[in-house]
Amino acid sequence: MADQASPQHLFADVLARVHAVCGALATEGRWSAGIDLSRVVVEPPRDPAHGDVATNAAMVLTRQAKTKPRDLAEQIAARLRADDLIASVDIAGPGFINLTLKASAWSEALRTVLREGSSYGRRSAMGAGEKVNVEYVSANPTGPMHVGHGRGAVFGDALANLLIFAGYDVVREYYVNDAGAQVDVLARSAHLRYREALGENIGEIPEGLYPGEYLKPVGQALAATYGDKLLKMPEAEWLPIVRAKAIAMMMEEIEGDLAALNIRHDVFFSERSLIEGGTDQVAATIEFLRGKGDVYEGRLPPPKGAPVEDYEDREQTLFRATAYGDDVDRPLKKSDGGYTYFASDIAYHKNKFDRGFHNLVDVWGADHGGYIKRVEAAIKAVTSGKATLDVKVVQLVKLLRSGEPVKMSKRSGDFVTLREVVDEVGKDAVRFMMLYRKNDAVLDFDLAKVIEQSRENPVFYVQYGHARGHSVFRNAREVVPDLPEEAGARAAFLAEAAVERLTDPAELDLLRRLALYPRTIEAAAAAHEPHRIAFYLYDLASEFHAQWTRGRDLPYLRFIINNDAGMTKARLALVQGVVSVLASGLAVLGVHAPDEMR
RNA sequence: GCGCUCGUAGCUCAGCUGGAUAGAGCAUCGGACUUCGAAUCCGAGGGUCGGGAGUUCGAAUCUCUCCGAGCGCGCCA
Repeated sequence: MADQASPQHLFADVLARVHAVCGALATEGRWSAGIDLSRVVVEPPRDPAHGDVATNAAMVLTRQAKTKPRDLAEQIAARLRADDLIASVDIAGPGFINLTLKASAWSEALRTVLREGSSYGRRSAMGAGEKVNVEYVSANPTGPMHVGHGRGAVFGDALANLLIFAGYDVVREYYVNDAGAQVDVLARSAHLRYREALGENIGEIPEGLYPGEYLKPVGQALAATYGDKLLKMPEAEWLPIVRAKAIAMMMEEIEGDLAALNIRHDVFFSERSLIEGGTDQVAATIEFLRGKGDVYEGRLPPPKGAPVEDYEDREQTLFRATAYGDDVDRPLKKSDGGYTYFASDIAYHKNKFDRGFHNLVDVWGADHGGYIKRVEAAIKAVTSGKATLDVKVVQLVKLLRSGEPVKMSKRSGDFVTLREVVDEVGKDAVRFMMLYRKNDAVLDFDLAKVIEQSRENPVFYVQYGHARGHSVFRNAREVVPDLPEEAGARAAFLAEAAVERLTDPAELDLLRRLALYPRTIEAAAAAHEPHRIAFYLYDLASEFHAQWTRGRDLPYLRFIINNDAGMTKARLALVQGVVSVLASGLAVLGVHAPDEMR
């Protein structure tokens, strides 16, 4: 246990020590057999007066120990007092055990930050190399991406980064919906643009086809490749050709939009590939489920709520979703004999499982929320409960400009695209803002505010913190001339500083905040919530800015002390810790950490 | 009608999977620039955590029930 309690994670270290004490108490025979420590946690108390670390051990173990919380706390405290990391222990309230750590613990924590650099906070043991499939974006290849897609894209990408940092083996995946009726509509729309490119006057785009101008290049490309050959073919012949070309060009555009946000997927999985190329995986999956008794022919009651126009009561092929927690059984085949989207989706998720992924994360738009239960049901059925699926629903984005809604008319096909927004405000602003909100909360995205350089704009505020740290380094060379330029060398140099001299309460707060980073990574990764990193970085930057300004009124608190190179180096070590963690967290979010803001 | 998500300061939102006196920004009011970057900081006021009940040492957090908002509800994806 003591070996695993590496100092790279101070809170994990303390927790291990608390666990050890509780375990020892238990095995000394006073408790009934078996001890469950899973609910014992350590955390920083809200009120600093309560010490550095608090644990609820006595309270959550009171039943197992058959001892009153305060009495149990006394027993645990007595042993913790002997710990060489702990300066003092006291018991408060209903049985909290408050620990004050020795000052050396914080000095050591800072040295750890400096020593590990960009690896600090990495939680390799958490994921332990386990495979995770994160599927995100998966926008239909029928047009350019809008801002809502962008949010899912950024969220999925940051989550993938986060899980990698937490030690998982992550594959970033995009499900290309290239098989349904929508891509046929796309093909017909593109065919129209093709005729237009050949000089025909096509007039108004008919109802039901995609009117957007973005299909014009597809028409031109087809004209350039095929001349008028496609005109002479019947639709059944030209449609697959036009469809393939249109999808390819749309995907190229989408990948370009994603690249502008530094998003790159490892796998683009084609829905069509499930049914083409030899084996029909959808049919195979349906038969697999039929063999388990989870597929049958039957009738469904008519849908409630909004009446369905052309409702027709008929027998159909159904998946027994109700056996796995869904509300109704779900159809797998359409009346025209084709598979439903759901049927393909089951096969797709089974395919992921068969590729060795037992941890699945899907990132969906809010309008797909009603779809979650049936997919969860399907995954249970198809993997016999051996896979976990976490569906992250990303809420919609309200685009504003200085508080006023930006008009979007979808009907004309003329809407604000993701690319336009990225071009206007930059990828860093888009990425950070989309992560500076919980995924299931509606996001107001104000185009004017995100390029503002003020505290109101968290992107700027955090980046400025990083730049400001570098500004200190630049100025510090007058006192510490041999301060290295390169980050790794600088960190190594500063790790030798007398960091014990950092004793100001606000400095210790900063050290505590830095020590919290690995814990924040772990919690955010476990919850699949990258926004926690964004908020952590904001808090860290805030404390750093505050300490900077404090030096204005109280010169002895400045980072650079002209006649004391030793103290300056200690303070620079603190600044380096802050800069390093800001850079690390920003990297997880995929946001650039600039050395200066000018 | 059913399901999912949400409801926290005037506004926009956090709240570390059940912890101690519920936090931040904006807005309001009052302060700090012969400066390591004032692009920043400090302080003040502001709350029945939508209402009610339950679970337990302890609830904004878990359960139930109302109220309100958004999304969805065979053969679209």
